[in-house]
Amino acid sequence: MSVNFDVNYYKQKYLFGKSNKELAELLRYIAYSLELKKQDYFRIIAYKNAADALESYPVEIYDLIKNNEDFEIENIGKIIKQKLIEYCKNGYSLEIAEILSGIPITVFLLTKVRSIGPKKAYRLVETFKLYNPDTVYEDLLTIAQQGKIKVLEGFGAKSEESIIKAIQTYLSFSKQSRILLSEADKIAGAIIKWLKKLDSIEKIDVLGSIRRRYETVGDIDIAVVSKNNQKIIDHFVNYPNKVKIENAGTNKASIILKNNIRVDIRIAEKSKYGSMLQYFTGNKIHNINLREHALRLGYSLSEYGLKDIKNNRLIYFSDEKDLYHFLKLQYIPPEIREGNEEIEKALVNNLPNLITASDIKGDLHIHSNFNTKTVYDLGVSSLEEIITKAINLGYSYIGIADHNPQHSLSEQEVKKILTERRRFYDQIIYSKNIEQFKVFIAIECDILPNGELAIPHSCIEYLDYLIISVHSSFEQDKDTMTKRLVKALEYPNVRILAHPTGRLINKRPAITADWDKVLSVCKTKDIAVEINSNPLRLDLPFELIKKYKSKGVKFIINTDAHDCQSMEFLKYGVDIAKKGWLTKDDVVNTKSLDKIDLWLTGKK
DNA sequence: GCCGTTTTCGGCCCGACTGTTTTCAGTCG
Repeated sequence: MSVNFDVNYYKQKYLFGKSNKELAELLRYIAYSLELKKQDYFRIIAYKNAADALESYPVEIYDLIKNNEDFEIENIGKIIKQKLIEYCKNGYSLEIAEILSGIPITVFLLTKVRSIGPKKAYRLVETFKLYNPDTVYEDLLTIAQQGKIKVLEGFGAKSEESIIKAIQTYLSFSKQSRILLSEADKIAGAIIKWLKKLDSIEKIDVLGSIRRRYETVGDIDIAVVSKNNQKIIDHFVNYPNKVKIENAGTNKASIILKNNIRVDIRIAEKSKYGSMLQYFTGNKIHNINLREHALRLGYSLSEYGLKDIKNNRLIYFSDEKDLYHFLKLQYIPPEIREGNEEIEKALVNNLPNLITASDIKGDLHIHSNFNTKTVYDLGVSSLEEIITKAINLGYSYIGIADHNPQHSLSEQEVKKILTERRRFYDQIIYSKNIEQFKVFIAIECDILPNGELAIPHSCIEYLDYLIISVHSSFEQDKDTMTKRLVKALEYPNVRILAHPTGRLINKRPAITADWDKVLSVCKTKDIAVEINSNPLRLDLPFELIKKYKSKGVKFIINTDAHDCQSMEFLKYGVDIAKKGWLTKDDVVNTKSLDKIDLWLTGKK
């Protein structure tokens, strides 16, 4: 007896949550099911497209549906939308159940394994009666290891071997999520250095999510132009940190590193390098949109170039910019190739002039090693060290924002700490004799669970400005959290709302709040919303940055550095700002010293 | 099933790789 699609079972074990990601997975299962039932090919594509669109949609539609709010997502039409609404509201959809009926759950689970698609999965499940969802991977692994797959028609020794490897990889991979962008940068940098040992490398670039500066990275792709392809491939697969060579052909190869990261290398001819860069930078939706745009102009886009459909002639691009220009588009920087509206805007020459790292004039959220008797970690660098670093980075100003003294201290004790700190710092600043450079003295203050600030009201005047942020009670419901944030923003001298969502990528989810409300208060009070550059935070996330830029909210890019070295992370904040379509004018710490002084303190 | 300033009907993105075949199916990016 097979375990057929049973909504209750799914709800309990596999689709308990209704995040966009999980709903997208459900849509993919529908597509697989239709494929197995030999339904109309384009109907299958429609479900796959809908899944892609939903996965990258920035707002959780379950929340919208719950609140009876409407939503419009490209490639999700009336029919799929209705199914999603029904499924989210009732936890059940008869139509979905009907489409999935007759296909054992284990078929869908096996499609998560590389090299196994719906058809192979179905054959394996039915042949070996793999109906237990809890053990399906281990069961198939055992069967493969017993040599029972290679004797099936259409399979052979090699496919059996690849299934064994793929399941083993899946089982270890599934325990690990995507790595942080900063980690991916390090790994990619080391591999590029290794490859550059060969003098036959003419060009080399990272592709994919690293090139788009996306916050996390699944696998690492590298593009190369070379005088000797075979030499490159041989050298690449000999990379010291690899544990396995996944495949190695004449133009591409893949290795797996010790930490389970997959690295792909692709070699292009110099004349087609631009097309390769474009094609493998993605993201998927951007590429689909671009391909459709090309088709409208009579060209078919591939990784090799544009094929003129009329005369079947392929046009090459060694430079990626030429490819976009040929398609009558402004060059679209990789950071904003996320399938939003970049192609429409590029078509009418209306892309924003994105901010760059050199636009930043100062970092206003740095922790020093002065002991403010806080409950959190102090910074490790002294003010002298921080100033030296800031000047090396070309800044005109910094803001020291140590954590607030612990809440239990008396008003007098807090005043004493703040006064001593200012006196101590003034001496250092005076002795440094730095002209044209200013140190602002601030505090990063906790927003208490009730929305009050963890610093006595009377102490606020001892500071140049106040940064506020949530460091506790992250689990509050949306309404409570919203009121908490709004109340805190009403305090005097608050200039920055730091790491607004509180998320730690791969570790802690974002808080839930009504950002429309919270950020409109920021806008009204001219409070800057921080883009925290710490690679583990990258908070505000870029989807929200883009949304609230259009509503006129102002941002500030800070590092929240607790040591000098970390002040260099600012570039990650700039990357995320670019992904949020920000220009210099959207970001307050691009202002000159005079203007930032006025903005922070209100004093001329 | 989705979508529309050529279309409410009739289109819908493309090619490589792998393995098992001997002309192709399945999978992937």
